[in-house]
Amino acid sequence: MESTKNIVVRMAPSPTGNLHIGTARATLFNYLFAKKYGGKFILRSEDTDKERSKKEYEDNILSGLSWLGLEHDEFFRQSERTQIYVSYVKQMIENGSAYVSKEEPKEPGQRDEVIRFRNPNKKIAFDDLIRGTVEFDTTELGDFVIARSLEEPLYHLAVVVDDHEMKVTHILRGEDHISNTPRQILIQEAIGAVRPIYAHLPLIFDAEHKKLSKRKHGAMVWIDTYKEEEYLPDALLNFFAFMGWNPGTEREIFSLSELVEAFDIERVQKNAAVFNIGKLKWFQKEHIKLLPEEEQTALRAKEIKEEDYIKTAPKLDVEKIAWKTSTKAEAKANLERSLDLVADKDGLMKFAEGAGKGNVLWPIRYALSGKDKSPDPFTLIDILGVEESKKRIEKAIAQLQ
RNA sequence: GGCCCUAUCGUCUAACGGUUAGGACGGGACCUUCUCAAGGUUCAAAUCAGAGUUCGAUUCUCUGUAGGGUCACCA
Repeated sequence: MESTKNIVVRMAPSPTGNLHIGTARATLFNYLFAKKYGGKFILRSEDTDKERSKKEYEDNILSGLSWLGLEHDEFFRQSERTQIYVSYVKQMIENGSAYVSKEEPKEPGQRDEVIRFRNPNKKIAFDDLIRGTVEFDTTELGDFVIARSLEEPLYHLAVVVDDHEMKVTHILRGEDHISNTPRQILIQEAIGAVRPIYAHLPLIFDAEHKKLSKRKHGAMVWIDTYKEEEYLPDALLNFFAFMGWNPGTEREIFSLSELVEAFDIERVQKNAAVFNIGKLKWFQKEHIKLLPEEEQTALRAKEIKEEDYIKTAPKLDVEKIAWKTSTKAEAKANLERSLDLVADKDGLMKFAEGAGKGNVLWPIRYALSGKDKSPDPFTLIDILGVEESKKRIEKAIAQLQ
């Protein structure tokens, strides 16, 4: 990066839904960019749509971002800035770059008078940090509406005014905004704003290569889902970063601060990335390994506790109690011998090593879980407790009579 | 459909004119192991197509093709 001073970026979510993974990822890139180059990261709630914006959504977005560790330096709410937009619109009408237009309402709620931008119908070219030069002919945009009334600014106007007022230097946003850029540049020129530097981030696709949407994908698009499933914020962030960016080395596991250190906007990808839950799970696994051992086992235990066979004693199939190389009688004898060793892991292990691990461990494990596949008996005893474990083993012994 | 963006293994990606096209996830095999998982070793797997430019193209140019985004008094 050429200049590393006075960088200001912003993330501008609209509180019309809970925190979406696309929003979270775009926020991450803004955060990384700001922190990497010593800039400022602004969060701005774009709640000009009074019908659809809700406080609960704004709260959800704020708390989700905070949970992820993506703290902002400043916060603004567009609904509290109406007078600023009014003054700009007035000025635009006065200097002729906008005008009040009589309309034929086509839908209920539409105004019969709106404020339109007077399109100079010119060609616009801008340099995108990720995509290079992008050119548009704005003629096809027509005289688009910038406000429903003086006090009801619309998206394009509000964004441009705010970015200008807040001295935003770089706009990193989703590629789906690329077609909004020419309109916004037109407005910038009309109000005499400095053009920020754009960087349009690649989108996240689903397995069918379509943009992730709330409608189609349900729970998987909400950050809350991952929070509830106990994903680590750093795992999620690491995963998001690697959809569209890489450090250029073969290292893949990064904490947020390490990401900041390694980040380079020039290494951001042009093409969209497919959301791959398997890869997320791997990042999660790797980030868990970074945790202290107690936390790891606690996490593992919590997961195992969710299993049905932990909650209620399982029904056992007598035929499955004995290990394949031993008889029922041997299994019974080994279980009886193990009963006293439940509280003594080392002793139990020693006994198992002597009598044949499979012959001892399998019956215990099966008695405890009732499953062909489960965590090892020692872990199970830890979770179940000595009392419950003994009960289950006794039950298995009884069945072997 | 108009406009715009994109194009390396199934997926995430490395390569910034010269490599046996590398890594990771996932998959296969094997080892380890009381089962599962984990771990270890290992195998398969890609430059969209066609023209140029060049001694040499994954890389640069053009065309085609494919995919995607966007076309509100939403953001």
